[in-house]
Parts: sequence; structure tokens; C-alpha cells
Amino acid sequence: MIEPRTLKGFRDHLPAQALARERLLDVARRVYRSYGFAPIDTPALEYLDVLTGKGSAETDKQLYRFEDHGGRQVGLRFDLTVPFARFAAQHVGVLGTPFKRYHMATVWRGENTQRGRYREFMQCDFDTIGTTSAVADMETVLVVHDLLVALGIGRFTIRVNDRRILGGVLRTLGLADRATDLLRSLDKLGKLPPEGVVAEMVGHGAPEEAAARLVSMAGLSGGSAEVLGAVAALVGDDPVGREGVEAVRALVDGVTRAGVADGRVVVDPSIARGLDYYTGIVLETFLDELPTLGSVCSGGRYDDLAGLYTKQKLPGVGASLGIDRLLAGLEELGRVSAAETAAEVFLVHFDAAHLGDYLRIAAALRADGMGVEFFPEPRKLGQQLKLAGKRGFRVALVIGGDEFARGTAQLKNLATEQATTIAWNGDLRALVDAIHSHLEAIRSGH
RNA sequence: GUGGCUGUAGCUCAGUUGGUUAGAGCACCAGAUUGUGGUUCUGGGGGUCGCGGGUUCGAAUCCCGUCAGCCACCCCA
Repeated sequence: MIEPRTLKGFRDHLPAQALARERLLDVARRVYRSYGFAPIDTPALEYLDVLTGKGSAETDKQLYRFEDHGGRQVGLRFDLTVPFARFAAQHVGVLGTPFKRYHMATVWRGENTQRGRYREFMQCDFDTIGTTSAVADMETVLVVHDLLVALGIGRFTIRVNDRRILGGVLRTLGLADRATDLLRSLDKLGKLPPEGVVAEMVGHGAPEEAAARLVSMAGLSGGSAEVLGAVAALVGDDPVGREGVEAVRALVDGVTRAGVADGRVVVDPSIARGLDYYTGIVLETFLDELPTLGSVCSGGRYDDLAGLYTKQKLPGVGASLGIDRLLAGLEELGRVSAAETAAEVFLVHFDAAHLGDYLRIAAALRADGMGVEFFPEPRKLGQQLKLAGKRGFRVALVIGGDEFARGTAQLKNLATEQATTIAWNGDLRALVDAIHSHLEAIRSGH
């Protein structure tokens, strides 16, 4: 016997979990489309040179790579942004700009696993390319906002910053040459005490006073106007840094005008993001109830990503929803339904002699738009009801010999165990309508 | 990739200083009840004690390795 097992970081998805996942995907799809983003897809496997050197040294190490049967060096995509850059460079001609797309697909990273962190997981990206308009930046934040609201996640915070601010501050402090190391240290605020971060920066060659100023800036909290004012002071006359400050100011102003509630979007000067390709605004999204889960939706502006594949200037901005991480979080919060069925109606296989009637009834209910499972075997009624309840059906439809004789049907609410008798006298339309309205009532009652 | 903790039935866990046929609750199946599920009663199936090796008369228990999970580093969705 071969032991049934899965690779580390690769998982099976049982119905309850897969259904929850599909619900998230449905919501994401709806929100993306509501802003005009169009779906695309790309291959899971790419030529290795398309993927390497685009994210960071780290993502190169995490890349699943191998030689295919034709001796080609290939790799599995580790995110959806890099393949999109290739896609955009290859197809701009027919797409035209600006171009907005969403892409929901599986990606692979050969890194160590942890809670909410797997080797195979799904991302739901949306990006706008071909424009540097601040509107595109605003929409990126608005989509993330609408998405989390639509998912019913009450408490979350979108933290925004701009790479240019960080660069400007570093230049003003004379630390531009140490940017990567210092930003990495800065990212540890919240994990390490401020003194610890300063010490680490000094280790990277920064003067203590400069490091302390950097850390105090990143630790700023409060209203966005306040934080931006303090940041602006640190940026000084650096022109690029000022652009960043203005970009964030405009961003916050725009989303506020669009109706985003106070506190949902905050300016956080410590958000740096690891991926090297970001050039403008950056954002991360945290569940207030599970801050240690990490960001469930991150992104930013990258103004020269496609430059690796084409001479044409293709600026872009977008974000990525990590639905597997989000799902892990929702599960932990007990917010994932235990239902194992997507259908609402369980049709009891009562009397094998009436098989034809059952099939006809099931077909009529489905034609009306309801999901119906007709149990394949005429097992004992108790057993069928037990299974139906366990799987999470809303109602069981019981029609046995007695009911057929009387022209009635019994509709049982599986949650409350209450049964209602429906009189239909062989009029299929009447039966369907009655069940339909009962279901509506049950749904709205929840 | 590095370090720490953990690994007994599908799930949650017992298992005395290593001692003979490894237990419980829940879940599952069958019956009490050939037309009504989440209560009750009775019975039943199911465990290479993660895997491999070592120490020992004897290992679930001690040692080493390995795999997996969690946590931290790193990075990130």
C-alpha cells in the first residue's frame, strides 16, 4: 500500500473549507469587476529567466525550479505580479492602456511553513497598468477596503506609506546607501523595541542619532495629517520625498472623500514591503483581531516592473489578496461555516417505487434555481435526515407513499426540526413555489 | 535554510520512576425503532504508539536520525 499523504506546505481542501474558499473568491470577483477589472489567466509554469531576479534574492531562493522533458529550465510562478509584467509586455499592443485586470490563481513558494503560510496557496491580484494617475492609487485602496467590507470582516486596518518618503528621509539623513538593510530593520518595529531597532541600524553602519530619528518617525501614530506633517519635516527639501508625502496625502484625502470610514486607512511610515520592485505607495492590511497573522492584502505602486521585458514604459499599481491566509484567520476566529453542501434542499429517497416522481420534482426545483440533492439510496428515513442535518442542508423534502396519496409534501427545516405540510395535489408549480418561498423565509430569518 | 517545542484511534487527550493483551470521551457503523436526525440504551469496527535505527531481559516511555506540525529568525499572502 502507498501511504496517502501530501507534501509539506501542500494541502487538501475538504468541502467545508473549499466552500468557504469559493465564497471568498466569489466576493473578490464581484468587487474587482465592480471597478472594471477584467479577468486574465497565465500559465503556472514559466521559463525560468522570466521569473528569476524580478522579486528579490529571497524569492529566487524560494522558486520551485526544474528542467522539463525538453531540457528547458522552467519554474512555477511564485506570485501573480511578475507573470503579469511579462503578460503585459507581451500583449500591450492589443490591450491598450490603461489596462485593469484581476487574476485569481495558485502560486508556489518553497519556503518554511507556518500558520497561514503554505508552499502552495492562492492569490487574488488586481492591478492597473499604463497610468501614473493618483486615481489608480486611490482605487487600489478602495478595492481593498470594499473587499474586506464585503467579506464581512468588521475590524481591519489598511496601513499605507510611500517608498519615496522612506527614500527621501534616508537621503536627508545621509543614509541612502544603506537603504535596504535599514528598511528591513525598520520593518521590525512592533516586534523589537525601538531601542533594539536603533541598535540593529547602528550595526548596519548608521549613526545613532540618525537611526533614532528614523525610528521615531516610523513609530509615529495618530491622525494621518499629524503623521504626514511630522514625516514632511523629516523629509526636508528632498524633492522625491516630498512627492511621496503629497502622494500619500492625496491618497488619504481621496479615499476619505469616497466614504471610507475614519481609522480604516492609516498612514504608517514603517511599512516598507520586501519586494524590491515597489516605487511609490505601498500598503498592507491587517485584521485587528489577529495582528500576528500578518498582512492579508498587500500591494503598492511599481513604475518600472515591465521594464525587464519591454522598452515601453509600463507603470502599475495594485494589490494582492491572500485568501488562504485570510481563510486561516477566519477559521481561527470561528467565522467559517461548517456546511459541507452547496445545495439547500435535501430530497429524501423515500419510496423507490416513486423514483420517477422524485427525479421530476428535483428537476423542477433546480429549474427554479434551487440547489437540490436527491439521495441516491432508499435508506431509512432517520439515517437520511441525520446525514442531511450534518451536511448543512437547510431543508429536507419528505414525500412518501402517504404524501403522494394525499397530494401533500413535508418540508422540514433541518436547523429547527420544524416540519410544514405543503398541499400541491400533483401541481408541480405549486410545490416549487411553496418550497421557494419557505426557503426565502428561512434565509432571511438567519 | 537555522534554532526551540510537539507527534498515542478520524478528533481531543490519559498512559504511574521503561514491565507483559495501550485506554477514555467525542465521532463512525449496527441494533433497540422496515415513516422522521442532534436525547437515551446495547453492541461493533478501528492504533505499524509519526517513521527508521539504537540502548535494554523488556521501549509509547531513554538515545540518535528522519518526516510532519506549531513558534521564533528570515521573508512574506
